[in-house]
Amino acid sequence: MMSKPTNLPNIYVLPTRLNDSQRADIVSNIRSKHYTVVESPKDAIIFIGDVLGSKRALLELRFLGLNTTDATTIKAPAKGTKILKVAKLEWYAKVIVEGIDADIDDYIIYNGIYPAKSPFNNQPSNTVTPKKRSASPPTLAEKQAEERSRSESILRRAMAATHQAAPGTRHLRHKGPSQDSHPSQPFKRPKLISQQSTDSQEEAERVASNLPPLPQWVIKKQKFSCTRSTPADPPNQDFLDALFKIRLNRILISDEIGVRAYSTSIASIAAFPHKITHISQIHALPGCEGKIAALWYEFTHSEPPGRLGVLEEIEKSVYYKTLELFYNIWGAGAHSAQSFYKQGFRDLDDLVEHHWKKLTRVQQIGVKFYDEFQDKIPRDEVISIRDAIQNHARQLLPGAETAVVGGFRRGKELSADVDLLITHPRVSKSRDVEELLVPLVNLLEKEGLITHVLTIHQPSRFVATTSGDVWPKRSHHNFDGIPKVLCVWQQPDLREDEEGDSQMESLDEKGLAGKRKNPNPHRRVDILFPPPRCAGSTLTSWSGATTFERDLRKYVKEGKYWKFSSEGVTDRASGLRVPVGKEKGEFIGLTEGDENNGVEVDDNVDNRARREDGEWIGWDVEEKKMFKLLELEWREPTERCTG
DNA sequence: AGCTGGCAAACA
DNA sequence: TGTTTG
DNA sequence: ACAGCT
Repeated sequence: MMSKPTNLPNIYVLPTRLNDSQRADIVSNIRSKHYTVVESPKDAIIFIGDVLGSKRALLELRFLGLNTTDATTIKAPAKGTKILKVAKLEWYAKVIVEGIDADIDDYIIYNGIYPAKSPFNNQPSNTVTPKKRSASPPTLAEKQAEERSRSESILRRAMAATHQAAPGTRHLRHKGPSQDSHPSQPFKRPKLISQQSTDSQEEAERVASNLPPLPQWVIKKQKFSCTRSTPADPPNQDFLDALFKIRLNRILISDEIGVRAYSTSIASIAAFPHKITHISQIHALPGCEGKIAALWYEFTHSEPPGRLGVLEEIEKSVYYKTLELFYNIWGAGAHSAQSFYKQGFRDLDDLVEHHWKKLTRVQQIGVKFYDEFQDKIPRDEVISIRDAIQNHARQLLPGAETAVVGGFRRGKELSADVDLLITHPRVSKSRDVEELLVPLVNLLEKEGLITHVLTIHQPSRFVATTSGDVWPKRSHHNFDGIPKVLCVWQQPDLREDEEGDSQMESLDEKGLAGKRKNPNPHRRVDILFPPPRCAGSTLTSWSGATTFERDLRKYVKEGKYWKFSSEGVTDRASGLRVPVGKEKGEFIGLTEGDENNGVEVDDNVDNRARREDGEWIGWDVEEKKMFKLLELEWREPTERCTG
């Protein structure tokens, strides 16, 4: 029994990976079974195509000017909303070619809906109705977003068809000499900056000859940001700031591929040691191609310079502003931000009033301390927090050492949070370090320094050790992460008691007399507990900016077929741990020379060699061992600012 | 032209 | 399981 | 929808 053809809505066959005649065959075959196949994507509900996954499907629709979002990302798709479905070509093979009766729903890989018109218009009355807002912004913002992506896709096709020569998007705005694109032609990526004409080529050479020499990593197109120096204050900071904003926008709309692409470009430009004055310099950089070149051209040739059309769109959009607001809640990502927006919420008050019980525990904390978490932490406060934690840690584990990592270690004046490592120089203290986590958290909570525990990561404990081995053998399967706690911190209230009297009177709400409100801001603090053998790997893995760390892992994978992580290095082929120097020795933090000379680490912390800021020099020693093992030139943390 | 993109743990 | 975090 | 690799 065949399914009834009339059951299916209009079908459009996606041209993806099909040539014209293949596609025409498919269309006529489907029609021969009395299904309706339309030639305009706008008229279709079902799309059939050789498409791999939902992400790809979304983009294929976008190329056709259908700007949908994944319906499965929405909590309660309103009844009656138009849902575009993309089905695998396999459905065609089964049902049309083989004549097997199969439900098309089993072949759907993507359900797309248009971004909510206005959440207030199509919400049924049983859902919460947040307080009324000005009616215009959402629809307007949506329209802008949709219109932009539509015009972009038209623009792309126009460029592909006409081989536009002029650099920069402004010149590309008008369509080429009326050669309209062929609808069924597979999409071809346009050359944004194309070959120059003869006279401008001479011009280019003239300018190029006056440019500073390109650094080696550029000439060799070295793609790994961990093999080059990336300072915190790059010469092209202004252009980078623009790219950061575009990347944030890509994060907010969950365009993960775009995010990565911009991250590599950013890392490349951030490492370039000269002010970019010519577009050829962009093209020379690994990870930078036509798109970035076009942006740079627009950025430098705009009036006044430094403007980008895309950014001005983004910055005036209520939609993106709102997503950004929600995204900045600790514990909420892009997905949650979009979800909040779709439900009609527009600010934190909306969430508090209408969505509080639906927020996760950590999101509630994130909302509660929203403003305080946005505030940056000055270096002296970071050091003060470090000292407090270190002192408490040493009460429980004498001889413990700490190191501040993250942005602080890269030299930033202001930090978003505090990332702190705690270990012990004695390898025999491995267990004690890992088991310090819970007691230390308890102690700091008791002291009122940790006000909230966000999450506590306690990797699967030691398998009951039969041997007297210092650390247990773990296969790379249960080779778990470093124990850590992510928490909220508040510096103690050091005010004198007399000042308290006036405060007391205003604080009669809960009858908590005697407890003055601590005026110090709440801070995000992460404490990690690497066992001594992981000191170098954890330090390395928590000191670089994100792209530096990503490239480091890739570099190690490609160069050594090893796996690098904060827990150490493993050989991907054998699954065995690659030892860092003499890890079975009694002490870490000693140079080879020290060990040869029989030097030991003094149990008295006051006798240990320290850097100016009070950190034990053993940390750096361990990190250098790690770089050496990975055959990487060691770089100052301040040169790992890949953004 | 098509495929791939860093990674693992915790929570809901 | 998907989402978020470092 | 961006770039590198095969």
